[in-house]
Amino acid sequence: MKKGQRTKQALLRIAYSLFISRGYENTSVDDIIEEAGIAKGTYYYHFESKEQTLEEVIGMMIDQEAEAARQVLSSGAPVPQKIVGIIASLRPRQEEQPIEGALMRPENALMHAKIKRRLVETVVPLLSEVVEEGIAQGIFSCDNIPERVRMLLVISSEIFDEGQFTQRDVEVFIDITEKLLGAQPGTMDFVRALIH
Amino acid sequence: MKKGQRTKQALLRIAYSLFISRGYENTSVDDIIEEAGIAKGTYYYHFESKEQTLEEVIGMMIDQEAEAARQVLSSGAPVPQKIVGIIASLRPRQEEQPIEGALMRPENALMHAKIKRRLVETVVPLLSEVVEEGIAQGIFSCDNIPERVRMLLVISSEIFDEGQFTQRDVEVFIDITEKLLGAQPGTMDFVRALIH
Amino acid sequence: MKKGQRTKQALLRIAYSLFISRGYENTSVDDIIEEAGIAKGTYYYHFESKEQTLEEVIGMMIDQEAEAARQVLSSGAPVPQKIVGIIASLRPRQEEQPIEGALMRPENALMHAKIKRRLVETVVPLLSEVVEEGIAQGIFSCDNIPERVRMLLVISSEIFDEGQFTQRDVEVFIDITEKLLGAQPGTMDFVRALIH
Amino acid sequence: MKKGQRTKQALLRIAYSLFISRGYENTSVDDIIEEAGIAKGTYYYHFESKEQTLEEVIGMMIDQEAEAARQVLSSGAPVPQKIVGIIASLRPRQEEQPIEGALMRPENALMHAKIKRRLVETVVPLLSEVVEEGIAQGIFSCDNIPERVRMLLVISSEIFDEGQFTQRDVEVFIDITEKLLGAQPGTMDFVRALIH
DNA sequence: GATGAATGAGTATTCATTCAT
DNA sequence: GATGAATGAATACTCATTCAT
Repeated sequence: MKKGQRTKQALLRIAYSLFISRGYENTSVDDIIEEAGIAKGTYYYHFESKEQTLEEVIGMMIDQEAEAARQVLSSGAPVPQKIVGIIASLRPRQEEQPIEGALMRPENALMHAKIKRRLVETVVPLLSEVVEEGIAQGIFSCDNIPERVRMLLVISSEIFDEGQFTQRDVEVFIDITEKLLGAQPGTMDFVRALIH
Repeated sequence: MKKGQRTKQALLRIAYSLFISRGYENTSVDDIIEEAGIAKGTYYYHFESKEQTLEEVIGMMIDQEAEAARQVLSSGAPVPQKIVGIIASLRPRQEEQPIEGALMRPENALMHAKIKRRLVETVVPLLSEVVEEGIAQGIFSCDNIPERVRMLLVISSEIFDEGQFTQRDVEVFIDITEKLLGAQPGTMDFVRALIH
Repeated sequence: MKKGQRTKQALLRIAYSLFISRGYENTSVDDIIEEAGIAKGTYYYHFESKEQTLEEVIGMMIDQEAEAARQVLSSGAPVPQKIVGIIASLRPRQEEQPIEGALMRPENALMHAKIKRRLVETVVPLLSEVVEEGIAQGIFSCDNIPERVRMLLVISSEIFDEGQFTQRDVEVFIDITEKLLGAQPGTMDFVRALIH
Repeated sequence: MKKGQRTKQALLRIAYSLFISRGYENTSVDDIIEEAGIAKGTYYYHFESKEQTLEEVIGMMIDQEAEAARQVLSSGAPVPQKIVGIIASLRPRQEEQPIEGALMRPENALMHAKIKRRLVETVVPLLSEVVEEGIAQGIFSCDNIPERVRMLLVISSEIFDEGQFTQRDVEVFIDITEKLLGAQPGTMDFVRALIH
């Protein structure tokens, strides 16, 4: 990797971290360059605009999460575990996530909305593939797979993204997932064990 | 209603309409006062700050939608129809909604997130009440009612808010609603007729 | 005159003086507000943009010069004197002209070009009127009056604007003016006396 | 011509074309190097600064126009035709002039002013020579030749540079040229035929 | 109740220039 | 001869908010 590319990667990581912790709108270009220890001109040498920086940051996140999802996909895990594994992989990576649930704060609404949109686009095909696999194995039974998968993503996001969910939320998640995909009751029981 | 109150109501409506059409962040106080034909001072006579204006605008919307939901609640309609009626009532009112799906645009992410949060708080108890009514009538059968109702709202929002849904989306909505509430298959079939 | 108007007039005068002495492009808005002792916001309360400030400054100058020209026009002076008087009136006013010939410096090219264009538009009709008067009195004899008057203005500007003209320049000016307007030789001799 | 010189000539032509079409101030060094397909460093290898580039561009133009004027001068044409031929040669060369009258646009005021100044310096001696020739031949009769020639240039520029002149302008040009140089009426009549 | 002139910290972006490779 | 990453001072403009009248 060349020098310029390293600088840009570093910038992206710094921008990401600031956007998450302060919100995109509350992070100024000055904040980013100060944190990165570079000059204004260097920032604009690498990015067209602040908005384009956001797009690149989001692209980087999506790539990471899609990569993690693809690893789960190609693992030898049972289909239900793959489903849950992919959903679980869709959280910003640990070290870079300053505060749990930061993305859900109102000042991150814009970023969150953009990420969610692109995440759905990216992950629905992957998850659909796993569901097909489950149907082939006789574990699931349903039609309109992409639509159902999208609903599954939305529900998961609602329940787990903020990091504040109850045991009752988990019960509903298990029930709804089984019914959404046409699985036998109990298929998703293993989820309970994953959480505490 | 006194004159001052009328001015304030008008201001709220104008602010609402601008926030929706341009986004909260892209609407300046100058935009609002120009549209309203009042002076800067007058605006700050009525509102503490721009942010508080947003809160009041949202409060106004929530009140309207809750009122609409309550009317459905107290109507004599059958329980499944009430459920759908309440969900359908949760759309910004006609005249004031310049463009279908405007609230879903990225520049409205903040407003949308705030509205969604308060809407869930407000509507979950109402919908839960209807579900209880359905259970008492033997139409529904489920536990963890508020959690399920919240999922129902999230799903509905995802499917219908943008105004861009397919027949397959509707089928999934019907299926998931029946299963989420433990209703007999076919209970929600009437939804199909509502949408063309 | 109201307070706001006074502020704006003062701003215009300050902007004018800075534009002339440093050039439009080399005068920053910060320079203007510092010189005026007002806040950035106050500047933008009065002016849409820096460019519009320039337009207003030019408008103010043109108005002043046109007013001076009109006074000469309505004076009882003989027609040839009126012609020269109007041309002489088209110089920026003394107190406000920091340096003789400042407008001709390269950094003022933009401003100078804009002023010249508008000045020609404004003054050609006035001067044409005087020439018509001269024709009626049998002093001048020519056709295509506006075109000739425009040439007269261009020539005067070239000779006198920089403040660096020779006796030979004056001789050529006298000769060309007489011939351009179809006057008897000697009609413009009085010009020699005006200069030294 | 060596390679480096060729590169520099190409750069000058590109800079010229951009300066003319966008204005000097609105053309960035980035614009130039992008158009030329070279790196920043290469630009600064060839030019000291952007301003010096402008000076060289102007120098190149002046050289071209002076060369064209000199060719007319040494042609065997009759003196009045030489005069007009030289004036006509003072237009930016065809292929490089994107839009007729571009140099007259406000954003080109600086460049135009610089060119005009140097053009007058360069061309007045050449034209004066032709006028002397005309006097020797008894075609013209006047004193203060350089001053008169300068006026002739200014008038020509005013009338023809923008490319928007009327038949009346041409009549005034013919009349004034004859009188300025002390030529017999009709001497310049051939000009009419040159323009349509 | 209402006005509107004044505020000033904040913001993204531009751009000529440098220099190590 | 040529590159391109890095610089940083400069700049125009925004906008929520205040307050004397």
